[in-house]
Order: sequence, then structure tokens, then C-alpha cells
Amino acid sequence: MADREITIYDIAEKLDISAATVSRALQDHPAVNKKTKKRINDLAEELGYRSNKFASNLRTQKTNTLGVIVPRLNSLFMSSVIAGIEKVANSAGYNLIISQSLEQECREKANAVTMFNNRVDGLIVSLASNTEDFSHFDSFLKKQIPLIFFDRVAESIHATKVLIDNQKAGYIATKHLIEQGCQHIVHITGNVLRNVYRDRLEGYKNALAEAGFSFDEDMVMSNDLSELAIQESIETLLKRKRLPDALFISNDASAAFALSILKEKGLRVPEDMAIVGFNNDMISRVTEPAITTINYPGAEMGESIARILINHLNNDGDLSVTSKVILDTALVERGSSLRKK
Amino acid sequence: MADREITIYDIAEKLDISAATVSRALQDHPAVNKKTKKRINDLAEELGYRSNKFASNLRTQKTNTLGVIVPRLNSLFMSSVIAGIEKVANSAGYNLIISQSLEQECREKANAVTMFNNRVDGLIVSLASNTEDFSHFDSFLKKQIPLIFFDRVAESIHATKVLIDNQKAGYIATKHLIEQGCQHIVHITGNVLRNVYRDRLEGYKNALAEAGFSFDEDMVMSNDLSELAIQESIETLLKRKRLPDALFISNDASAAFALSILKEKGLRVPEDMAIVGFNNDMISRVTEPAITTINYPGAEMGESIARILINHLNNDGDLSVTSKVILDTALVERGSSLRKK
DNA sequence: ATGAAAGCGCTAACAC
DNA sequence: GTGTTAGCGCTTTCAT
Repeated sequence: MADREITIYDIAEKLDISAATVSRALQDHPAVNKKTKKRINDLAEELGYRSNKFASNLRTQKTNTLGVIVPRLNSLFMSSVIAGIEKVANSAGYNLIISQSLEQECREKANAVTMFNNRVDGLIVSLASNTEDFSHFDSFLKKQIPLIFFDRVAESIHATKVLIDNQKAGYIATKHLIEQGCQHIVHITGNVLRNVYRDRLEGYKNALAEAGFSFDEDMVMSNDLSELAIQESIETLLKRKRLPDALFISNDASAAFALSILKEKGLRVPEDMAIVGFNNDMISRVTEPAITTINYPGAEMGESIARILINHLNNDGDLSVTSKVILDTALVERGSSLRKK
Repeated sequence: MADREITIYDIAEKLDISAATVSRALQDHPAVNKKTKKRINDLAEELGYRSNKFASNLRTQKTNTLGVIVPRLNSLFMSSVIAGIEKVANSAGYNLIISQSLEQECREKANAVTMFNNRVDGLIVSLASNTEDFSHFDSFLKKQIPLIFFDRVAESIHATKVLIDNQKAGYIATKHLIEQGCQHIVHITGNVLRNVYRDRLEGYKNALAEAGFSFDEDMVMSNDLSELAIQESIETLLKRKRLPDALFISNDASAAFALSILKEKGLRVPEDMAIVGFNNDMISRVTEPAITTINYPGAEMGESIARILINHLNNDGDLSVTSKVILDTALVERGSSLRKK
């Protein structure tokens, strides 16, 4: 059985040279004779040698591995981001270890420990919705392991952040509804502890203020954006004496779901109720009417993140340049909000 | 700077015990005195000790890491599967290294090599659409590294496979359309080199045959299921003298897209053209009309895969039990195909 | 240009 | 219940 792993010692022995030379040759070290190099590489190939990463990592203390912690894997936005990260990382010879917090702070903490123990060269994080304590990232900071947050970022941590201008996006979305003649705009969003939701809410308020509308607490519904929560929110709204005439909902899947409920209840969209979503997922394009939304370039964001991190890792030194990268977004106007022709 | 890593030797020295005991205590080995254990764990905590996985892996020749290679990360089905795998794997203490082939055989091969060199304990694969040569999996088979295929499987390889009965699903979908009175059913699908598409086509043919319909090559369109391809297919169909009265499309996103094109062109669904999709993605529920589809339990599939693989890894030995696991599917009837009341 | 030798930090068989 | 010891396979000074 050819079950035993070939090591550099096997090669060294067969060629009657030292393991050190084999090691050097395999790394294309300049100080090794070309002919020797060739003999070594040929034999390695022939024997089916493969480098033992652990031994190598143990020596060099590098892993060529990036860690990724996200709230959930199964959303189109997240998987696009990850696809983007993977594409760039893979090309640069880095592996990805991926885990999800399932929106639980405790899982996020556990995952961070795992990543740390796995000695990832860098860590990429989007926070769970309710994470309040960030001490699980201290170990990375202390060890100067590059840390990048995206989308849902930890503002208080000194680390690179890649995100969009959520406040602006919230403002644009709301302003658009106002321009379409909506007067009672409800904002359904996630946990405002998180920057993404807080900032969108801020933008919403700004747009209202600018238009001279007063802000009403009751017009903001903050929940976990699950189908159940959306259903309840809509039902609550429809029981009010004064119906809102527009919904600005913080993700497209929820917006699409809300749309289907409204239609079921016999309301017309956008005539009775205009809708604006968020993300520009595929889903926003196929509903009837299609949903006006904010474009959120996931794949692009993923690629940016990986590029920044890997650059960092290569030119190791300028760890001080922890920056904030803001990606562009724009309103995508569709039928769900267009009341004027 | 507290930059140096703490090792079990540091702990051993401070506590004046041996490194072996520290190692045992840290693994909660039963043969260590409870008090000693506590002292060790407390000190480890205090010093910020973290296990060095490389050293440990180097010793044990295990990595506690599973490799995953999929065609694309950014589809809801795939990300659900991965979410399922991650959930189970994480709970069992396994990490995931994930990569995507982007539907390219060469990338798939490169990823397989990476996985092999990273010494994953097991590999989970769904094939790229055009992979014809499977030699990149030989190294895993030879080394007895458990290999599991799911969804798009390599039939010729002796490995565990987790999938649904695509033939049955294709049959059910087609039969449903026939029962709804459709007579000219077009099947739009992916590369029939892959089992998933080939089997669905087979089921389609069986249902036609059973109903006494003759099979017509022109009624099957095999392409990459991209938006462009769908658009072209629909346009081609609409130019025919004899319009089909139903479309059975191999994924929901494509079906939803086809639906929007048809509506744009002024056709009524399901009256002029009935539609059945595949996967039961969220998207199939929010279109107007909602799309009849085949339920494909992604998260569940992911969990099954991880469980099977990890069981395998734990009771190492019964590698011979490479089985075929068929998950249940069912037709989900919705408006896009219901012509009879 | 090549070799000898010392570890990287951990585990596990064996001994007590 | 705890300690001794010998590596796991690689890299890297330091010699030569």
C-alpha cells in the first residue's frame, strides 16, 4: 500500500543529499544548483510528494488562510460577498475558513476563538445583529492580526471597515418616496444597534426633516426581519386608523414578502402603498410590480475586502493604515414606488 | 510586548508539572486530577494560552477540517447547503475550507489539489457543469480520504452521494403539467452531462411517454441557465409557428426570469403558458403568479452531508459503506401552472 | 553549493 | 495520576 506520505527525507535519501537541500530546491531557493534542483523536482513529482503544510506552518508561523465570520451564509448578499472574497483569495493563494454566527453573539465569539486558534493570517467579519461586546476581537488586535469588518461593522474597534454609506442610502430611499408623493412612510428595519440599520434610520429621519415632516416613533418598526416579523408588522400597520402610504424595508426579501402580503390583502402597490427595499437582490426584479431598491454591490465588496486584506498581508508593516472604504450605492427605481408618471 | 506565544511548556514550568499533563488537562483527559485540571485551565486562561493547531495536527495527522468545492457560492440553494454543512460541522468541532469552481473544470482541479495539500479530513463536492475528467479526485480515493458528492455527482466514482431523485422530480413536474392540460411542454435545463439535468430530462421523457406524447428534440433546450440564455431561449420559442403551452425550467431563478419576460411580451401565465420551476427558492413564492416548483431541501441536504461525513470520520473503518442517500422532494403547486380549478 | 543539527509545539506510548 | 521520551516534517542558522 502506497499509504505512507513521502517526505523530503525520502527524497534526500534516494538522491543521497541532505533534506535541507531538498527543502531549498522545492522552494526554488537560488543557492541550489540547477541540476540538483531538477533532479529533486523530478523525483518529487515521481514519488507524489506533497509538502506538509503543518510542519511548514509550524516552522514559519504563517497559514495562508483567511477567516470569515458572517451572520448567515444563506442570503444572496452574503454569498455574493463571499464569492467575491473567495475569487480574489483563491487567486492569491489563500484559503478561506468560513463560519456563521447565526446571529448569535455566543456563536460569534466561539467562531472567533476557533479562527484565532487556527491562526488565520487575517480575519473578515460581519457582526451578528445583537453583538454588543467586542472583546473576542481583542486577541487579534493584540497580535496585530489584520481584522476587516464589512457591512455590519464594529465602530469602536480600530480596524479597516468596508461598507456603504447607509445613511445616504436611507436618505435617498426616503427622499424618493417623498418625491413620489408619499406622506406617511413607515421604515421596517433590523436591530438599530447595528450601524447598517441605525444609519439607514438616520437617513430616513434626515429626509423627513428636510421635507418638513415630523418624525414619529410609531413609524419605525425594528425587528429581526424574519418572515414572521414582517407579517406581524404589516398586520399591525393595517389595523391602524391611519394607514401609511409607503414602506421602506431594509432588505429585498422582506420587501418582496411584504409586497405579497399587501397584494393578498387587496392593497395596490404602489397606489395604496409604495415600497422600497434594499440590496438589489434578484428577487426585487421579478416581483409584480418590481421593487425599487438600493443597489448593494456584494461581489464587488467581497473582492475589495480580499484585495485590501491580502495587500496588507503582503506589504506587512503599514498596519496603521486602517481605513474606511465606502462603496458606491444608488437607487434603482422600479414599479413598486413609482406613483408619478 | 506580550508577543510571544504561550506554550504548554510555559504552563508546565510555572505549575512545576510536566507538559504531558498540561496537554492532557487541556483535552479534558479523564486521567488527570480534577484539581490539577482546574489549576492548569485557570493558568492557561490567565496567560492567554492558545493551542497550536499545527503542532497538534502535525502530531495527530488530523486537521479537523472539511473541504467543500461547489460550482458557485452565490445561489440560494448552494448557500443553504453550505449553511447546513457549516452548522453541523461547527457543532462537531470541524472547520470548513470552501472554494468555488465557477463552473470551470480547471478551477475545480486546482481547488482539489489545494484541498489535498491542506490535508482536509474529508472532501465535499458538487461538480462544475462541464467536468468530464475526474482524475483530480484519485488522490483522495487512493489515500482513503472520505469523499462525498452532492447534487451534481460523479457517478463513475465509488463515493458516497447525497442527492434527490431527479428523474422522479422531472417526471412529477412534467406529469403535473400534463394533468393541467398542457400538450406542448418545453424543458429548459442545464448541461445534460450532469446527472441532475440528465435525470430530470429522463423524467420529463418518461412522463411524456406515459401520456402517449411523442418526444421532440426541439422541445428541450439545454444551456447554462444564465439570464442571457433564458432570454434567448424564450425569444426563440416565441418565434415558432406553434407556441408551446408550458415551460419546465430547471431552476427557480431562471423560471422567475422567464416569467417576467413572458409577462412583458403580453402572455398570460398560466393560461397561455404554464411554468414549473425547480428548487423552491424564496423567489418562486413572490412572483405573480407564484411559481410551481420542486422542493429541494438545501439546508437539510447540507446537514445530512456533514453528518454522514463526520460519522464516517469518527467510526473510521467502515469506508466500504459508500452509500447513495436520496432525499425527499415534492411538487409545490402554485399559480404559475394551475389551469384547472 | 551543500550538510548537520536544532528546534517549531504538541501528543502518546510507555513507565512508574 | 503523572512524568519521560521520542518523534510528527519542515526550515534555517551555522559550518564547511
